[in-house]
Amino acid sequence: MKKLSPAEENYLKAIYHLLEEGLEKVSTNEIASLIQTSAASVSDMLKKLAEKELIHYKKYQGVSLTELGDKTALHIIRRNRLWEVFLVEKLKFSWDEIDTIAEELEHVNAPLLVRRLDEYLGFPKFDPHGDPIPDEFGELSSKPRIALGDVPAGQSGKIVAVNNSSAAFLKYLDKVGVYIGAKVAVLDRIEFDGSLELLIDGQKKVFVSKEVSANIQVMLHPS
Amino acid sequence: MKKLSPAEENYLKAIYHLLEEGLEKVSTNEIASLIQTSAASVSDMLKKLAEKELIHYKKYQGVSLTELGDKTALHIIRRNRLWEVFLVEKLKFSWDEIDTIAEELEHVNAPLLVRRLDEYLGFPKFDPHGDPIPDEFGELSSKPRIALGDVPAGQSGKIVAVNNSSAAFLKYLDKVGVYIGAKVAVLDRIEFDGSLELLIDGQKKVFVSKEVSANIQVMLHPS
DNA sequence: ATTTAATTTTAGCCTAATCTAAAAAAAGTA
DNA sequence: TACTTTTTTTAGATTAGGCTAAAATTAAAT
Repeated sequence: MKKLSPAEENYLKAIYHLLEEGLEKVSTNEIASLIQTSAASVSDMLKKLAEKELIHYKKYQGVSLTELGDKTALHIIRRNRLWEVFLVEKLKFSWDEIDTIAEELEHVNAPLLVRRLDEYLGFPKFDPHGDPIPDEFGELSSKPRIALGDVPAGQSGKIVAVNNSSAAFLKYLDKVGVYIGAKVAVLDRIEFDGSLELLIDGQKKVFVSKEVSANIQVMLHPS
Repeated sequence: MKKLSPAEENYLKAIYHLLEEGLEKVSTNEIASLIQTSAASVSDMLKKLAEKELIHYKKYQGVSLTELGDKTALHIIRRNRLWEVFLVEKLKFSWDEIDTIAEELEHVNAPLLVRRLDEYLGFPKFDPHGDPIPDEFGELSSKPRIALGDVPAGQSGKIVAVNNSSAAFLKYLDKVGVYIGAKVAVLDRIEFDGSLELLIDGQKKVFVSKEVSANIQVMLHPS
């Protein structure tokens, strides 16, 4: 398999992330809006990716990843997340500064580099956002998770990931004291607007909107 | 100043390295042969670099770097050499494996990343080949050096750099026991072919050809 | 000083990745 | 069902970087 261009890698990654949302197929427009480009450009690229057998593609019918495409996307994501760990653990970046840098580093495709980096970081299983890091073979160590918005009042858990990693969202979380690894208890659910009253680390009480709570992933504590 | 493409950065770096050899101006063909491309491509690119005021260029007259071009080249070289230090010091690569990887990493242009990396590595002044690392402002801490081939018999010094970093050359040096930092004494110069008899670290005697000795830089010990 | 050789530039073409505008297909609606 | 709207694809350009072949310029050598 010939080495992919950064552009091709970005498309694959985008398709992978959209498929993660649960759907069977991804549309041209969804991809275009995720990577901020025109639908025409996406159409062109889909033809090339299909040519290389990275995606299943029939005109007008949306796309999904082939085995090869899936494996390839996971390798790209692996590189991205390992660099994110490096940036936070070693270079002391905060988790709202790393995304754009990691997006550049992820395209440096040198298998030995990735293996050595993984080893140097102590084979981390999750990145600073709490997302799992695929191993060399593209395997994810998945643990049961639930959106904070779906946690019943009275339950508590640990924050393990955020779905939305826009700088604005991450800054907001930082402000209200929510971070990966924090213990969180759902004190109350406000029926009126679906917002939640939370207790962070057993100390700080905050309110978060329904929208925010839907974008935070937790592992429930055995209750 | 708009961000440069990897291709533009490679041209600048090539021009910088060729100018290092002492000449006033660099020719199109020299650049073409260094970066393994056609003279026509070089001509095209020179026009673009001149447009951006990175080089002084008059048709058929060769090129040199402007102030801006020089500063820019030094930033690229800084990134390259910092990553080389990272690869050797932290990821335990050997110095004959790092060139191609560092050439990819050097194009990731994020000023904060470079500063943090520099700090993390302890503000190294030389890379694993012994070449100096420019600081944030493009300043080189230069020390007096001399080619091993120009060291008189009887003198000794420390190996601080190699000019030629082809894998073959580096492998050869490894084999004969020559490495950056090694103490080297010139025992004898063979008039017949200009080869040298060396004593490495006061223990190992080896012969090296004139060609090899011309490509090894040493700092003389005060004699 | 001319002619020959080497170097450098231009001209014209190619591929990758993007765009806008227009055409084609699918989906939604009266 | 037929019409309208949305989505997707195609057509035709553009830009960056590269190529080969031919023309222009400089350098070398009778």
